[in-house]
This record gives sequence, C-alpha cells and structure tokens, in this order.
Amino acid sequence: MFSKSCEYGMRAVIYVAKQTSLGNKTSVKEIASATNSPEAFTGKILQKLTKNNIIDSIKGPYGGFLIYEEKTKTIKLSQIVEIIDGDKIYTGCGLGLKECNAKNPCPIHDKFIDIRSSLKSMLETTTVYDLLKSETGEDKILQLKR
Amino acid sequence: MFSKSCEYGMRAVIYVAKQTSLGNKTSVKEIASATNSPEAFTGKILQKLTKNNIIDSIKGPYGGFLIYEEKTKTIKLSQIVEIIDGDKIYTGCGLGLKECNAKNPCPIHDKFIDIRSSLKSMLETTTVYDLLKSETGEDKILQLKR
DNA sequence: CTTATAAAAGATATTTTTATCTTTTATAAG
DNA sequence: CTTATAAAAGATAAAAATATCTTTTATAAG
Ligand code: FES
Ligand code: FES
Repeated sequence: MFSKSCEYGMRAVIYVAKQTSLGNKTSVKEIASATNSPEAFTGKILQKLTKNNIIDSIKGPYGGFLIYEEKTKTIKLSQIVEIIDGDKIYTGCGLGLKECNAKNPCPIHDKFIDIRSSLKSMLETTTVYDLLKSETGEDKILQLKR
Repeated sequence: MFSKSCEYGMRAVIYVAKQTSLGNKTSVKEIASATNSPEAFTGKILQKLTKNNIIDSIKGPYGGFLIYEEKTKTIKLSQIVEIIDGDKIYTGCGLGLKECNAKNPCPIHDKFIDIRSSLKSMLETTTVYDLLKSETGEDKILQLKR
C-alpha cells in the first residue's frame, strides 16, 4: 500500500510523538531501533519530515526529535503519506492511466474510487494524536516493532 | 496502490478479453500499443499470466493471446493482483510490520484493516467479465490508454 | 521440408528505491 | 574557546523494479 519509506516515516512519527508525550527527546538511533528501521535511512526520512514541519529537531548535545502533543492533534496521517509518497494514492488511476477521470473512466474506475476515497478519508481523519490514544483502554501498547 | 507490472497486467487482460469477445486473437505488440505499455516488458507479464492460466497463448503464425468469455467470468481481479504483486496487499500491515496481527495490533490496525478488507473484497468480487460489461449502458468505452 | 511468424526463455541494461557512509553545521557544557 | 554530541547535507552503494535485447521453441502455410 505504502512505500517502505512511508512506513518507516509513519512509525517514526508515532514513536517520536509517544516519546515526547513521556517527556523525552529521542535520537535517530533510538527511533530506528524502536521502530525496527535502518538507521541512516530513517535519518533521511526524519530530515524530510522536519523540513516539512511534521516534527521538530534540535541539533547538538541533548538534541533529538520531538513533536508537541498539541501538534499531534493537527498532524494527519494523510500529510505524512503525501510528503513521502506523493498524492498518487489519492488521485491516481487504479490501472495506472495517466489521469483518473470520471468523464473518461477506466474499466475499474467506479469500484476503485470507492476504495481510494475511503483510504483518503481514513488518512485525513486520523491524527497522530488519535493513534497515541488507546481505543480499547488505557494500556494498549504502541506496537511498532515485529 | 499496485505495481506498474500489475497495472500493465490488468490492462492487458482486459484488452485480451475484449479482443477475444470480438473474435480476435491479439499479439504482444498490439496489446502493448493498445494499453500504452512497454512491449517487451508486457511480453514478460503476459508470459506469467499464461503460465498461471489466466489467459491462453498460441505460438506461431496466426498465434497470439486470448481468453474465452466463459473464463472471464471466473477470473477475478484478485487473482491477477496476487500473481503479479503477491498477497502483501491482502495481508500486510499498513505500517509495514512483519505480520499484521489482531492480537498484537499496530496503532493503525483497526482503521487499516477496514480499507484493506474492502479492497480485497472488491478485487475478489470483480471478474474480468464484469469489467467488459457496461455499467451504464451498452456503449461505455473500455478506456485503457491515456 | 522450408520459411515465416509469434510466443517463451534467457541474458543484459536502466531506473528507481532503499540503504549506507562521510563531511558539515549547530549547540550545549565545561 | 574547546570539546563532545547530534542532526543536516552530500556523496556513494546496493537492491529491487522496470525495461530491453537476443536466442530458442512451436506451429501454420506453402
Ligand atoms: S480512471 Fe481508472 S480509476 Fe479512475
Ligand atoms: S498490525 Fe498493522 S495493520 Fe494490522
């Protein structure tokens, strides 16, 4: 569904948010290890997310990454996906035609846009904050490694 | 959503089915041109689809690819996708964890499986035959190039 | 049997994605 | 000011996906 880069990115943001909520800044090394992602590559992705103002970073000793809780309420999964994977998943044709166009639909258009819309809507209505909150109770673990 | 190979494959199967229904066998060259796909690469994909018994091929003069109408009723999009892209799209975790497991769910599990299931179900309930039939009338064009 | 045609199979090349390594910049603390 | 730390930036490298080219096999027709 998503590229590896995007998966690493989403896992990283969730982990950073969790750590910030616990009062910790966290390093590339720690993020990569906690999310089971390659370290240097994760660094590149964090760079991109920082440039795009999803997370914040602080250089130097006692530095690291963080994202304030208030901000987690405004960051939607759709933003992370779009920054890393672009908007193909929201606008692209299921058969890979250059443009998806209801006026000139491909054979799977009607069925495909239902799915595509649900996905878009799910990503747009899910904030990082939502993911930190347990849905079933207080102690659901944030599972990011396996 | 799908790999380019998979997109080419779906477009090719739809085109072959359409041509068969018109009484024509069709060549790699014609399929590639009609679906706007790279010729040699499309040949490879057609090979794979033939081996997996999705379409039939005939070598030599007056040869080409075909898929009988009766068969189009039994071939689901899900089969084409699985042959080319594997089952990651049906079973994989949205965050890319090694396994998606409801007993040990990742933070987006609940929301993600809804989408994944709808997609799976859509692909499993859509046959190649369905795609050849107009949904709004008799003369909806099969759009495979753009 | 020979020739022409078209797919199958195999080998190679290109591009994109993923991953790593090195150098630079910022900054906290002594 | 110097040192240590950690991210940013830039340069390479490796792997996977996409694409092409060449050789082989099957077969229809003369
Ligand atoms: S035209 Fe193909 S999905 Fe809309
Ligand atoms: S565990 Fe991640 S989607 Fe199921």
